[in-house]
Amino acid sequence: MNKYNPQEIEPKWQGVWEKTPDLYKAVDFDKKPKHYVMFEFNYPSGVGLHVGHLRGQTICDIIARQKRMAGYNVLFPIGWDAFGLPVENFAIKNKMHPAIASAQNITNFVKQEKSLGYSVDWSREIDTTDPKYYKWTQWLFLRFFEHGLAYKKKMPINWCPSCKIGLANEEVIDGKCERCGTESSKKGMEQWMLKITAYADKLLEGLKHVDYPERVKLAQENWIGRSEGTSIKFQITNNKLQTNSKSQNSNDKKYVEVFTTRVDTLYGCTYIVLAPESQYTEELKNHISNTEKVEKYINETKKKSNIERMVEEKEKTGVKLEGIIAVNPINGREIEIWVADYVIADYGTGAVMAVPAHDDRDFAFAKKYGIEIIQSIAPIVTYQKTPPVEGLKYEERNMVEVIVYDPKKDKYLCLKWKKQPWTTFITGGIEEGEDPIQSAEREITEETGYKNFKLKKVLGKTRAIFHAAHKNVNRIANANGLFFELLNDERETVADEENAIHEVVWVDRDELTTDNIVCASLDYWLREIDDKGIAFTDYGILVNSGEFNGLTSEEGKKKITEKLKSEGLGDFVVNYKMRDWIFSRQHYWGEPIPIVNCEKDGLVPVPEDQLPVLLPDVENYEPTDTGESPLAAITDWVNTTCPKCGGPAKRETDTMPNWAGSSWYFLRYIDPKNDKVFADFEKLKYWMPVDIYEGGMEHTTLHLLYSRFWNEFFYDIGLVPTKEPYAKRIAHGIILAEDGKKMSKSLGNVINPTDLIEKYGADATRAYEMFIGPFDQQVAWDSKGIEGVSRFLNKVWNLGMEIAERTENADSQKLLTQSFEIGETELEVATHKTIKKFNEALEGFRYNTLISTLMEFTNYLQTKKDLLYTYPQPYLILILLLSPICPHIAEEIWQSFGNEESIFSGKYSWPRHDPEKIKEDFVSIIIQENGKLRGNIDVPADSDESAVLEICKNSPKFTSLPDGAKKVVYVKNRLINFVK
RNA sequence: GGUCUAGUGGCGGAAUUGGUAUACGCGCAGCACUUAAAAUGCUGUUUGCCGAAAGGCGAUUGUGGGUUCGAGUCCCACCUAGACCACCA
Repeated sequence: MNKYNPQEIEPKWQGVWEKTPDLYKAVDFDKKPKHYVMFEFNYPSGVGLHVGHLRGQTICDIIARQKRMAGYNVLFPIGWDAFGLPVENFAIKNKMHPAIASAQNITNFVKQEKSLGYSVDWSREIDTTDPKYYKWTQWLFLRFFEHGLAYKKKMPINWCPSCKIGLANEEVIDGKCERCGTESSKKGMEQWMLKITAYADKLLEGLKHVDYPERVKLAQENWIGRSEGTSIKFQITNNKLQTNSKSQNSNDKKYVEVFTTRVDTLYGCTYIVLAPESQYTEELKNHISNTEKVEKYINETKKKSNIERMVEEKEKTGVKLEGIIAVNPINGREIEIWVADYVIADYGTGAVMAVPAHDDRDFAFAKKYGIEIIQSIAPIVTYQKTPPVEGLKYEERNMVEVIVYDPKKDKYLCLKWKKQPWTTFITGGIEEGEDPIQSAEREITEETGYKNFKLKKVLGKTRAIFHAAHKNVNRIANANGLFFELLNDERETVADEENAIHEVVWVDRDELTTDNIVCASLDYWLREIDDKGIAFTDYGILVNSGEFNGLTSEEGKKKITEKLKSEGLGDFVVNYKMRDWIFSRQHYWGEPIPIVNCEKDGLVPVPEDQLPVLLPDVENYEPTDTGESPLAAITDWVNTTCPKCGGPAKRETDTMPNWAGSSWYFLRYIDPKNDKVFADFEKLKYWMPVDIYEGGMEHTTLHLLYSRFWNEFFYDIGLVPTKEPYAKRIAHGIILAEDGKKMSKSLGNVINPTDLIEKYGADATRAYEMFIGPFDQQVAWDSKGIEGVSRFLNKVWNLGMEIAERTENADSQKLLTQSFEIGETELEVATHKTIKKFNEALEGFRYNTLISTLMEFTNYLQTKKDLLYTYPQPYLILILLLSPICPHIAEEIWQSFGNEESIFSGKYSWPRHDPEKIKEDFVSIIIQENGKLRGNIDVPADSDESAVLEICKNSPKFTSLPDGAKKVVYVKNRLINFVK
C-alpha cells in the first residue's frame, strides 16, 4: 500500500487541473445559477504570501468548489493590486523600474497561489498596473470629473515628510503615516479630491440592504459619523461702544456660524472657540487688539504635528481675541471669543459654541482660563432608596436644599427627623415671590434658629424624582442646592411645630454619605462644595434657560432651533465626520490623472480616444523635495496641447492613490479583456452583485467604503446594474504568531506558507487554516495543531487505500446511488447525520467545525472498516465532503477507486442528507427534577407527554420521580422536567 | 475617553441557538506493536468527595445579581483582554 505523499500528488494534480481549462472556468450567461465569490486581491509585495492571506482565500476556494459541485456557475477570480508605494520604494532601493519589480513579485505570487491548488479561473487574471486596465481606471475617474465629484482644492493635507506624500485621513494612524510610521504633519497643497461626502447618506442607507457583519456596518456608520444638530449664527461686534459706523448697517454684520448637537445647552454658552486654521480666525485676527499674540499661537499650532496635538489632550491651550465679542442669539448675552486648537478646522464650520457646564473639553478650558460656567441643564436623579411607585401621581415642587457649614466646628448642619429614620439637609419649598436664596435664608432660621450666615456658593439645580412616603405621592423636586457658611452661633427660638418634626444635628464631612443622608442629589452638591465639579454632559431638564425652562433636552433642542430659525439665526443641519477623499499622490507608481491644465480653458479632461495616459519612463522615481511628483520633471511629457483649444497646456503630474484600481476591480473580473468598455453591461447584469466578498477588517473604512462609493455612483449614472457591489461581506480575523504577537520579520516569528506546503502539503495547510478557530476571530498559530490535521489526512488516506484495494474498480457515481442492501441502518444514519452537520456548518460559515465533523466521521468509519469493504458509499461521501477543503488528496483517492473523471468534473453531485434516513424510532430524552439532570431514557420518537410519563413510571430508576410534581415541563424528543 | 467583540479543562476550541457543558484537535499518562526508536493503533484525561472496582454524590463556562421549570447562551452591574475610532462640538 502506498503512503500518503502530498509532495508527490499535489503538484501532479495542479498540473492536470491546469491542463483542463474548463474545470474552473466561469461561463458568461450560463443557464445554471451564478455564484460570484471573491477575495480581496493581493498587493504583490516582495515578501510573498502570508498565512493570513490563506485564511480568506481558502474559504473562498472551499465555497467556489462546493458551489460548483452543487450545480452553480461559479466566478472565482484572482488579480493584482500592484500600483503603490511599497513597490515604488522597493524599486528605488534596488534601482529598477517599478514595473519590473512589480512583474517579478507577481510571478512569485502566482507560483505561491498555484501551489495551494486554488480553483481560480486564471483566464480572468487582472493587474491594475496594466495599461489595458488603468485605461479604464482613468476613464472612470473622468466620469467623476464630469459630474463634479472630482475637484481640485488647496487644503491643508496630512503630509508624510518621509514618503513625501499627501495622506488621506484614513491613512493617518495615531497621527502617523500608515505605511512608514513617520509622524505626519500638515501642508497646504493643491489636491485632487473625490466628493465621497456627497454619498454619505447613500452609503449609510445602502448598509441596510446588504449582509455584512454587524461590526463592519457599525465601523462604517461610525466612520461616516452622521450627526444631526443645529447651526447657529453668533454676531460679532466690536467690544467698545464706539463701533465703526460703516459696519453698522445690517447687511454688513459679521457672523460666526457654529455647529452643535446640543443646542439645548445654548443658555449655558459663555464663549465661542475658533479653530486656529479656520477662515474665521483668518478674517477676525485683523480686527482685534492682540493680533500678534493670536498669529503667534496660530503659527505654533501649525508647527505642532497631529501627534503632539493629541498627546496634549490633557492640557488645553488657546488665546482670547481681545477687542471683539460675540452675541449669543438666544438671549443677547455678550460672550468671549477664543482661538484654541481643540477645535478642528475641517469639521462642521471650524467654530464651536462652548458650554463649560455641559461639555468636558469646554469645562477644562474654562477652568484653566477662568471663564464663567453657567448651568443650563439640570440632571434628572431618581432616588434609588425610595424610587417612584408605579401608578401614583406625580407632584412637582420647587425647593431648596441648604447645606450650612460651620468652620469653627468643621461640621455640617443637618436635621434628624423624629418620625422618620432620616437625616437630611435643611430643605423646604420655595414660596411665591421668593428666589431660592431668600427661601434658603428663611428656611435656615425657621428650622434651626441660626441667624447669621452668608452664602458661599450656589451649587446648582437638579430634578430629583422619588416616592415621598409620608405623603404617599411621587415627588418631582426641582432642587436648588445652596451652600452657606455659619458666621456665629447666635440663634432664635425654633417654633414648637418645627421641633416636633426634627432636631438639629452636626455632622462630620466624611459622614455625608448616601448611607447617612437622605438626599437624591448628594453627589452633585458635594462635588460642587469640594470644587471638584465636572461637566454634566447627559440629557436633563433645561434650567436658567428663560422661556425654555422645564423642557427636556430633546424638546429643548427642537424648540430652540425652531426659534433661532424663525429669526434667521440658525437651522437644523446634518454633519458628517467623514471628509472628502484626497485623491492625488505626488508619486510615480500610480495611474496618471487624465487631466490637462490649459491657461485658457482650465482643467480639461483627456479625450477618451487618447486614453490611457501612459506613465512615461523617467530617470528617477524619487519624489521631489517640493512635493511634486517625479513626472513634473519630464517637461516633454508635461507640456502638451489643450484638447479643447489646441493651445499650450500642461499635464496633471499627480497620480492616483493605491485605492483607485481596487475601487472597481470586481467589475473588471466580469469582463477582463474588453477593450471597448470597462465591462459589458449585460455581463455585469448576469454576474453582479458579488455574492460573497472576503477580506480583512482593516479595509472596512478604506477600500470597502471607497469601492461601495464608486459602485453607487456608477449605478446612479447608469454604468452598473446594482446599487451595492457586494451582497455579503465576510471578514477573517488575523493570525498571530505562536507567541501571541503579531507576525513580523523583526520578531522572527513569521510562519511561511511555502515551508508549510513543503512539510505538510497544501491540503494539510488549507485544512489547518480552517481548523485553527472561528474564521472571523483572531487566533494564534499552533505548529502542533497542523500536525494533528496532517495525521487526520493520513488516516483518511490509509482507510481509503485499504478499501480501494478490496473494492472492484467501479464508477463511484453508480456506487453512490446504490442503497445499503443489508439494512446497515446505523452506518447509513451516521452518514446522513454527518452530511447534515457538515452542510449546516458550511452554510453557517463555521469552517473550524467542518473539519471536526469529518474527523469524527473518519474515527467512526474506522470502527466499521469491515462493512466498508462491501459498502464503500460512506467513505466516498467522506471524500466528497473533504474535497473542497483538501482537493488534492480527494482527487487522488477518488481516482484510486477507478474513477476516470475528476471529482471536480461536475459529474459527481454534492451530498445532501435524506431526512427520512436520519429519522430514528427511539430517541433519548433527558429526565430532570427542578431543572437538574437525573438521567435519560429511550422513548419512541415523537411520544407525547402522557406516554413519556408512563414510561418514566415504569422505569425502576425514575418510578417515584413524578410524585409530588407541581408542574411537568415536556419538550418533545428532548426532555421532561418535574418541578417540585 | 468612546464604540464594538470576547472571556468555557494544561492549551486551541465545540455546544442543534434557552434544553445531557467540556465534541474535535493538541498536550499528557498508560497499554499494544518493535531488539529499540519513530510511526501507528487502543485506553484514560474538567474538578472535589465516597468507593478496591463497577459506580455514586456534589461543584463548575471571568465576578456578582436578575429573568426562567431550566442559562455557557437572554437582561443589569463590575473585572479582564483584544479590535477599531479618538478633542468630530
